[in-house]
Amino acid sequence: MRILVADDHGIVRSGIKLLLERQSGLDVVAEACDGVEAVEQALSTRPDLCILDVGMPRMTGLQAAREIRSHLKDVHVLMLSMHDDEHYLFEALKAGASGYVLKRDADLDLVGAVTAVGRGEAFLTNAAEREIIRRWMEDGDGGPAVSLTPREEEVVKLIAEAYTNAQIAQILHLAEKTVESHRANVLRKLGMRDRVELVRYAIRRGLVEA
Amino acid sequence: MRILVADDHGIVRSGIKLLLERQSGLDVVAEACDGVEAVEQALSTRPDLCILDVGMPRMTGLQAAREIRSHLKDVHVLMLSMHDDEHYLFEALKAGASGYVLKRDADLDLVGAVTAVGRGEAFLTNAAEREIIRRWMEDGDGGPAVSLTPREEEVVKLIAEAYTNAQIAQILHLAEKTVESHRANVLRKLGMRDRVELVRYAIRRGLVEA
DNA sequence: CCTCATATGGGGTCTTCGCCCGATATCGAC
DNA sequence: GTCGATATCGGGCGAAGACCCCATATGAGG
Repeated sequence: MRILVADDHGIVRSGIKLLLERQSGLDVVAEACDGVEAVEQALSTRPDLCILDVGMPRMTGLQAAREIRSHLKDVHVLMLSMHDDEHYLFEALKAGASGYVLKRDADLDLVGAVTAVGRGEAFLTNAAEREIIRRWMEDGDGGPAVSLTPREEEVVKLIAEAYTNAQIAQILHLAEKTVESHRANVLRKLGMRDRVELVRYAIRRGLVEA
Repeated sequence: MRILVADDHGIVRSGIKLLLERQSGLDVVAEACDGVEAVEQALSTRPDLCILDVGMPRMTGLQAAREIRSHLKDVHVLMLSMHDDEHYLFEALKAGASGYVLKRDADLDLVGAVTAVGRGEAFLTNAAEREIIRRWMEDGDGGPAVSLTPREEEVVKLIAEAYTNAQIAQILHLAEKTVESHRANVLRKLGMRDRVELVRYAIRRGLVEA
């Protein structure tokens, strides 16, 4: 199988390359250190499989996947992610990826994922994610990212700005209980446990700055 | 040379390992996927060199470097960073690292860095950084803002990772009361009021990621 | 010696969180 | 039009966690 590897970290490219080339039948025929290069390389070398990092400069792996798949229908894409975040999982599948592997687990999963995707199967990092996928497919609404209501976002933002529930209630002219309700709903939606996790979520989402 | 590799991404560990072991005389004798494990492994296996990622869960590479260097004076530390950020460079050197390599360049630089550090030389990713270093050494003004003790930093990091005081106490083998003390001291030093503010501080300082 | 980092307590209050419950209002689907 | 889902709003209660002010003790280092 002829493979393209794209990641902005040289060490990761080398690691993947060495890992794959220990298997016979797997050949890394092109490397790229960002999405733009990945697309160029893919069009010129016509690999069977593209392994793309989600987070690359200039053009992300997601954008690159869309671009590549739109030109080369028979190319498989395996997405690599640093994040445990399933957000990118959905994005990756929408972008046409057949597989999704976390870098954390990549040393164990990668060869399996590559051969699975090579056989035309889908590969996801673990069973839990398959489950998420299944539910997502059933819904079909295409809402991968849990969406918060405007009110909920307001509350999250204020929480991340270190206001107490009481202060938030004052600011938004609500009962403290209502604020607690919104917070509880958000925690449930996002599968989080406390305000600390919410802060990091809010920063990630750009609701507040660090 | 006996080497310890610590990084939370399996693929990076594998890459480094494969890369180094192509050279004769370089042996990866231990791996760790976070700072706590790195310290434990370092103390038990006594490697000649520790290659530490700056951004790891539970305990960062910086904290681990301090910890390791305080116990094992003759161990060299080579710091790996994802960020182009020179902020961590200074922190790394203060923590006792002899070398600093960006993951982006790691496939090219790593072996050179390892042998350089093994010879007792310092290795920095590029000349520009040497220059920065020189100026930094000249300035020597030391602490610009409030500085936290190593212990306090550990606690802050864990708080920002959404651990409860009780969990932090377990992880660091302390009484919950002690954790509370450290947290309270940090809050006083920084003029903050609760953990939510600490999270943003920790993210700003690069102790954790959002 | 005195300071500072570290570690540990006792006492207490306040906030947060989980889980139960209810009420409107809107909106899209049947 | 009716039904169900969802958003918004409100409440009580209890447990757990976070936070505050106090004090103590050891050990390293200037």
